[in-house]
Amino acid sequence: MTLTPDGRSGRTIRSVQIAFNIIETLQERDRIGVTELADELGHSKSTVHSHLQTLEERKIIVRDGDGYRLSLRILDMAADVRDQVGNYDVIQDEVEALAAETGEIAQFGLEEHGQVSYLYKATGERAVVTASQVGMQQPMYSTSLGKTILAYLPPERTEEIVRNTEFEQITSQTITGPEELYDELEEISERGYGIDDEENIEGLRCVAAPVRNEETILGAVSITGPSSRFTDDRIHDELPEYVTRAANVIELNTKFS
Amino acid sequence: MTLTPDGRSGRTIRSVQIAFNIIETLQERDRIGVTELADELGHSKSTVHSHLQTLEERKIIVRDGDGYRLSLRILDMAADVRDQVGNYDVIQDEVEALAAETGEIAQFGLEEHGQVSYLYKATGERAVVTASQVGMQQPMYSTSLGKTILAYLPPERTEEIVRNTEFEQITSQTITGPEELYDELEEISERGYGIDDEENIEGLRCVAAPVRNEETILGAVSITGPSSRFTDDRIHDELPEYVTRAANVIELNTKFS
DNA sequence: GTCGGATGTTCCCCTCTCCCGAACGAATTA
DNA sequence: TAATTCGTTCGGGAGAGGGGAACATCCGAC
Repeated sequence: MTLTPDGRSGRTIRSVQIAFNIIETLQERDRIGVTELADELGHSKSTVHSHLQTLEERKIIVRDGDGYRLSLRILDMAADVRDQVGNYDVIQDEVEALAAETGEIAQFGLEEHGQVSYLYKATGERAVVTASQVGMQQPMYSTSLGKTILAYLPPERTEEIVRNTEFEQITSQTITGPEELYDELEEISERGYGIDDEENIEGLRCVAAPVRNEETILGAVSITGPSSRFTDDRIHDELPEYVTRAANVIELNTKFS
Repeated sequence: MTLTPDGRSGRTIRSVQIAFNIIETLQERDRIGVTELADELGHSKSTVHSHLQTLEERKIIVRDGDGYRLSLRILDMAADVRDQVGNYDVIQDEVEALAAETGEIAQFGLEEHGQVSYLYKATGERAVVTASQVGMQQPMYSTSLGKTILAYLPPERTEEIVRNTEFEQITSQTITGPEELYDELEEISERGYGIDDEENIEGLRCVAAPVRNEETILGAVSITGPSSRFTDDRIHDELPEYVTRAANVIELNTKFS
């Protein structure tokens, strides 16, 4: 199937798909054996077995007790991924500083596959607890990070993403259609920051500022907090200043290769 | 081929191998295109292309400018991996505490594929700089972590690992054969901690203590420092106490499922 | 001790995948 | 506008890989 929105061919390799089905299953539930995996995925034991052998040889998975789990090599890969995306150290420092300053949740995210992926998350003293975590993906249209990034991506890329977006009403405030979204993107690029007013999680508001370089946008920085603390005043005055400053510092300190 | 040391069949899946060759190449050098990858790996462009499409659909990789890189989903996977291995929070706390106390490098490692993999690393105030990093793999026989783990693994597992080990003389002090290694393992299990006396890196000594539960060994904790500070006295007196205490705390706080 | 059930492993065969080569499009440069 | 590059698509033929069944191994139960 390969939902190729533009009708591209999208030829995909079956055995690789199977391999990643196995990996994803192992990600969710550790220490599974051949039989259980075979049942779960609807393949024969022999098939799963040779896949597991391949993955073990590649040191992606490891036997642990009876069953397999993902190996620590994933951590090594993760470290490389972090290094490949902009200047991770600066992002880390600034997001931490932002969280410390405001006491709230501060995050850095960027666009991948038409969604926001979180690269770093810091929690301040008074921060609320949320499910979001590093590596996680969220919709563009319901988050301050996503909308802010959309507002600054090249127009054709923004259109591509919006065109392939299925809008879901997550809260009562969620943007539910392209027109409404484009209006808001307009607003964001005018004032320079984006806002999520309980559009993704009931009771939570966010403010985000873009991190750009000469030609493109790298991602965005945001802070998240309860609506009680993110009042109408603060959300259009004090808070945008915080995130914009953090974004600027990251911009300045990011060296491009 | 699949070097199966015991002569097991080891049937392995070609297309999955290709997929991981691509992933590993992307890990080392980001932002590569189809043609370059095809050349590098010795495959046709069309082959590489369909692999890239598969990996992109699975959100393992992502287009970035012209070329691909690994996606942030790897970070999400990494988070799950950390959670699957014992009690990560406790390990983190204790290793950090150990580094702070001693001012040196403190690490937690465990055995995977007959090697030591680092799960966590903390650097103290005076810590030397080393190349080791989270997720990285090192030989068992040349590290304090590895030897300590070997000393406490089930004998048959230890034998299996040693049997499949090719000893390389890394420094002048490196253990170069099974007999010598088994002698040292004996010593370690008698005194309760392991030592690396410049066997892996010239000028560096380490001390490690095992982290065990009722039936098996989870991994080991170590501290690393220059031989000038890790004197003969300290390395057999003060330093073992530090690591052993940290190991014990982890043992006590690790809940088993 | 022995049986039954569950597991992981191996083998062989047949089909369908997937790798290649070549042609095509698109984009950039001269 | 031609020429070179890149990514993409297509069809075919070889061989890979998925399935099934038999084997091996380990367990607990009786």
